[in-house]
Amino acid sequence: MAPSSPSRVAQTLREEILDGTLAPGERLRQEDIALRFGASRQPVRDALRLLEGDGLVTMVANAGAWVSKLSESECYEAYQVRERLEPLLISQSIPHLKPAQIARLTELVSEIEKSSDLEQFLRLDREFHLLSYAGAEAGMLREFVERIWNTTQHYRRAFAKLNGFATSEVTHMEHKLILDGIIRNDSPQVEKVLETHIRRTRITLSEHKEIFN
Amino acid sequence: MAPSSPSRVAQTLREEILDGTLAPGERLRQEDIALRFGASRQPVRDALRLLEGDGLVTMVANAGAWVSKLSESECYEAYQVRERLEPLLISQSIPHLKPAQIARLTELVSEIEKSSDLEQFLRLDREFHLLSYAGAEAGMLREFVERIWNTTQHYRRAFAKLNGFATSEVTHMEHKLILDGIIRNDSPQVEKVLETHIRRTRITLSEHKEIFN
DNA sequence: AACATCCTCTTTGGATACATAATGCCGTAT
DNA sequence: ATACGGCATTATGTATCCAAAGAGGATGTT
Repeated sequence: MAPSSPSRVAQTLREEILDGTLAPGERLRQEDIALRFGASRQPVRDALRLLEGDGLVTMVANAGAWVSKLSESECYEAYQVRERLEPLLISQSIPHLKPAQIARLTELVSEIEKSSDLEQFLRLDREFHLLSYAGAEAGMLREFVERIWNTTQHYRRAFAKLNGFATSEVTHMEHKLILDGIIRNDSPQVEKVLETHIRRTRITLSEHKEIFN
Repeated sequence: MAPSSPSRVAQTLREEILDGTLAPGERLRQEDIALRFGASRQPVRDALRLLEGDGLVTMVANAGAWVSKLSESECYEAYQVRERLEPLLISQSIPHLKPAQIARLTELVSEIEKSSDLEQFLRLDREFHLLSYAGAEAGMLREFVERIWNTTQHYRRAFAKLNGFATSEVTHMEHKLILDGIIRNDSPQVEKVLETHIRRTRITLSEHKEIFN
């Protein structure tokens, strides 16, 4: 049988949290997970600690582990941080993006525009932004940004659902401007548009506090 | 005997990493630590995972754990991130700082100026900056900033040592300007000065690559 | 009938013991 | 003399067992 290592368990759980199978606030019992993976509780504990480090799981001593929950103000803060970090990250990425990656980004912009179902949109939008950062060397900055994307994923989904999946035309415009700036190697433009892109989302999000009930 | 819980072990190790007792690159053997704390290896593993989440320890499967090491470019990046995050954090803190905290900040500015030994300077400077953020609610932003301070602590020490502990007059000026802005509730000024303060340090640091050998 | 208390059961925390993977050393062969 | 390979040692990974803390339910009392 598979020698299920902690990182393997963690990776599977991470994916389930991101795709919504496991909702924020949901309890994670060590024994259940251990049984599921055919392992003992020790590797599971390790996996949970790993996810705790990612901010995806909250552990309380002598109580248990839950999928992390964000309050409205925490989510707002997450977007404020994105606003400051992602322009920096993309400016470090742009000079090192390979032609194949830029081609894929171009594809993604039109795929996003044509996307019909919600999960597809979320997946493509995530791929677009994270791929646009792929040129930056892996470091603390990348780690922080990915962590924010992960911990806020559920709320992006909730927001999109609430909107009846009416993605605004402005969003697509901004994606095109970002792509345009990348192609022309115009970091300052991209930084500005990306900052606006995130700020607009933050403000829109803050008008839908009902997500956090 | 002390019911040494993982967070207790982690806290002690954290302090030892920060005060330089444990140097970057140093190996952390589970058995040794377990013996030292009179515990078994499981709580130690948990503690190491916690510190890994803090970025202070690097673990490799089937190999071991080491005190995290920063390359020159990673350290540079850390300061770029600080430059963007700390002004935001302090602006959220200023409106909620209590008079007693401001009084302590005032004390610290002059204590820093008068500080004679290196460890004292490091401690006071750290207290000044982190206390200036104490008004902000604990969240992701605070966590990120504290993490950066922790992972770069060793390199601040190395840098100060190299300089023969000649703290520049400019540093003290900047601290005074920050304090002045806090007292006058002038967030924009503080943000600007703090950004400059950090950028100046980043540039100075990048002129001493020998620290990273 | 309602509330408080105690008991039980569930779940997590920790320790010991065993399996497994990596490293370093030594011996041999080229 | 050097390089390669196998063996022994060491440290980490996992499983099982036991202890302790917390939650929920039942019972007794007011």
